[in-house]
Amino acid sequence: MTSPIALIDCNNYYVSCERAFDSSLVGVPVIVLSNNDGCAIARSAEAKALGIKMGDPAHHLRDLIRQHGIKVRSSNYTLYGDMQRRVVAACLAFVRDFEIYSIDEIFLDFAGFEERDLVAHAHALRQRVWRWTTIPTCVGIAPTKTLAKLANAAAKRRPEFGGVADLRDAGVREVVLSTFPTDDIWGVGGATARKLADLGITTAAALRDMPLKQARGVGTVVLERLVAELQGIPADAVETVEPTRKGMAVTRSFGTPLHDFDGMMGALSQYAMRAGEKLRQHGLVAGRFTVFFHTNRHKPDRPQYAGSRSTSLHPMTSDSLELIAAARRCAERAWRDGYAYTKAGVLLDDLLPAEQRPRTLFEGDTAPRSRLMAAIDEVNGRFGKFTAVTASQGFRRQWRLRSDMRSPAWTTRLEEVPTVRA
DNA sequence: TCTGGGGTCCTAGGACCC
DNA sequence: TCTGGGGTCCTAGGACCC
Repeated sequence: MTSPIALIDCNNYYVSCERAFDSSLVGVPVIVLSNNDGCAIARSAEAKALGIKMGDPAHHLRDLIRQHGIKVRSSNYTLYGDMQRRVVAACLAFVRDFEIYSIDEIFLDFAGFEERDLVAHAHALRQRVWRWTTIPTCVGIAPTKTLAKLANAAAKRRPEFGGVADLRDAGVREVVLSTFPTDDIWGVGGATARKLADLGITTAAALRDMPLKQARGVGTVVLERLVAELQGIPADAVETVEPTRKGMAVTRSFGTPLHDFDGMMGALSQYAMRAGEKLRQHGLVAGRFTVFFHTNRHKPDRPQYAGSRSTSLHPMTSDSLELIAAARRCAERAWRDGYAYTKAGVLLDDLLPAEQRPRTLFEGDTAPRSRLMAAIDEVNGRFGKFTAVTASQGFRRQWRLRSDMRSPAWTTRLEEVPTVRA
């Protein structure tokens, strides 16, 4: 008998975070926009009821927003990250171990709690999270992660579950799986769903009953494991130690298109600066660095170009000035004049903990530069992102993001902590 | 007309996730 | 005019080796 796994998932997470500090958003349609205020990435129940879909471009929604008085917020990831810490803290007393799967989902290892009424246990957990954060959640319980995801989706969709669905019972499982569409299953995307549909497989129950060998033929080992998980055979454990990262990226769309190399270098320098900061935060160094930029792919009638170049970093480094130099080398080789660029980014690969990095013969004394980087991080952390900048980042920054409707840093900047008036 | 048989390592690209 | 950002995993195929 395998030990039960639960998935707790925050409902409409970004919207719920915004509502936690702004009661005017409660009970009305609310959407949160992606970076650059580009498209809707979170919707309240009321906004979903108005037909707003995940990823709908904001500029297509203008009429709807006006007509229904939909409240709009730019995304505020600092707030969402900080709220997640509070959700995790609320879970601790209820689990043996856990895995943070995404910004709004946590897998819970319920081993050792089997003797309890796990549904009641899950309700108590939801209650605790609600009291500590005012974030509403749903919980799915099952023998495998895939089934726990599915249970969670069922808990969200079917009011009769009251927020907690337990799929350990074969009867309940059959009812849920036989009506659950394949393309809503965790790990089945559009391409796989189409292949399965061609075989007449359109429900989770039918996919579960597919022979493992056939599943491998259709969708490699990934689909084979997924079918096993649907059968209740765990192929994916709750991972309680955070795996070391393999790569990192800093990419952005521009507020307005860029045409000149200096402007592009300004953006790329900023991204490289930020990439170095992320490496240093995680205590890592990178061995490979890539730059890319491209024109607007949503406008195929306009001249298109996508450029990308990589370079090795030796010695491996987290030094932002080294990364900026690498960005310039790559950008010069990839650059073409005469295009309207709308997005660019830098990618870091071959990451290694800084203490494990290979030493090179001619490395010299890196301590002064480390101190400089630490000082820059300190200044920017304390006084705001663009306090200490390199000259190449520029001062005009016409490429900067739009973020016109961002909520304050309620929980992470002292000046913006909300005040309560009696 | 015939044109080895394995290995390994790396990269690009597809598919998927939130 | 305006369409996000940041990840993971897997496979095929090329380069290279003996």
